[in-house]
Amino acid sequence: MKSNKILSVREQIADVLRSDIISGELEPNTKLNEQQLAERFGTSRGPIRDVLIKLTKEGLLVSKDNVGSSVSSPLTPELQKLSIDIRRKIEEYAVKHLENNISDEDLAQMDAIIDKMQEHFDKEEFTELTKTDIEFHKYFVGLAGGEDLTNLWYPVVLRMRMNYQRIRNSQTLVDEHRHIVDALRKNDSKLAISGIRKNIK
Amino acid sequence: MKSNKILSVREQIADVLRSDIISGELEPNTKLNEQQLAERFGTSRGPIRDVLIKLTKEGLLVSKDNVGSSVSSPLTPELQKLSIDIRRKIEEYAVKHLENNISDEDLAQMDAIIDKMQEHFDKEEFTELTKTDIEFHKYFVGLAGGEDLTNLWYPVVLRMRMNYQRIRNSQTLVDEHRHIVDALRKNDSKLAISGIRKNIK
DNA sequence: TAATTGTACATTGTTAACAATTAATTGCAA
DNA sequence: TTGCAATTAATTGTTAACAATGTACAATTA
Repeated sequence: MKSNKILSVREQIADVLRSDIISGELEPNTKLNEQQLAERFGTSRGPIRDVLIKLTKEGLLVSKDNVGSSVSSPLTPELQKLSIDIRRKIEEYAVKHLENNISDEDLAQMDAIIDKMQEHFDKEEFTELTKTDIEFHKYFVGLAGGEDLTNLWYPVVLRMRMNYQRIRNSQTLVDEHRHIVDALRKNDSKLAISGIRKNIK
Repeated sequence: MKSNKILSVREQIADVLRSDIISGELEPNTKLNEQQLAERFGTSRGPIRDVLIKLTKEGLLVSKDNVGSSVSSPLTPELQKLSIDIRRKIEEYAVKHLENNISDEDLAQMDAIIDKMQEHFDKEEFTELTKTDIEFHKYFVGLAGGEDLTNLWYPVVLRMRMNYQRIRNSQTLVDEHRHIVDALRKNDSKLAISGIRKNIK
């Protein structure tokens, strides 16, 4: 059963802005004007401010008191490397945790997400592909560790993703995800971990 | 020179609430009422909402749309363990990064922070001790990796700290920090890392 | 009685006006 | 022209009223 989750106005606005930033449409250091955003989304400044605070805490924006928010710069290569390590640690934890502890329904969900990835890849919708990629990982991270683990994980991956303006333009990306789900399906966490390692870089 | 940084109203409110949560004064699942908080801090609900969003992103609160925010529950032992790993990874990165790259002034700052810890310990002000402990680590993490690294690190340590209602009631805690600074002063990052490992658990 | 609907209340979400702060511009003097 | 000060404009911060939503409890029905 497809769960069409209802999203609050604020979460929808956040999604759009995250998308704009990760896709590179909003370049680093771009200043975000609250009034303009309010007009763009047809709300007042209140909800916009809420979203800006959220995205700042997620690392996508930098805020200065009485000055405003602007798009973060890419991480230094060193911090990027550290982020990859942390992300791997979290996702390897998740995969281990799911061994012998995952339902057919969840596996089907993940298959569906990968199908969506394939579709975006075929249509060369690379921003959507990136978002669906994140959606996939978010799914099994949440499955393994709930909201707590997701909260640890999310800022790390979002910030990393800013450095991938150019998505790896390859069918391999989709296939890697199939391998991970296959490993989970076989309850082979070692294989799944090796899949995660290959995928996260 | 002691830098008495000016804090915005919102950041001061956030500090107080973080303190209340980490000290256990606000117990897990306690519901926070925006109106009541506004009256307590003598502001309107606007700035309060900003703070609640921040603390939610830091993992100290859980928020539900149209319902409100409440204090998070402690991490499961498994997630606590993972958090310790991540925190160590980050701080070890920081210490390595500071080798041969730290000023006398910074070392003096850290000495001063540890003196403050000692003072709080002597006076049995354990909540303040915890905060100063965090301040110490935040200082050299920020030194090594700036705002970006601090943003990665902060939610991890805050969430961990919720599990330490009872602070380790020992002079050892203070001494461990002296050892870390000594190692940094000697530019011996291996020794510093071993100090970090001992201290973070 | 148990479940369900309806109503009143409390709380969060949103808005628009106003205050405070920062950034930009202008005018003046050297 | 350049440097600086004062003024103006633009932007963020705060507030209080109002709207929308969720919660608790009473009334109703099976």
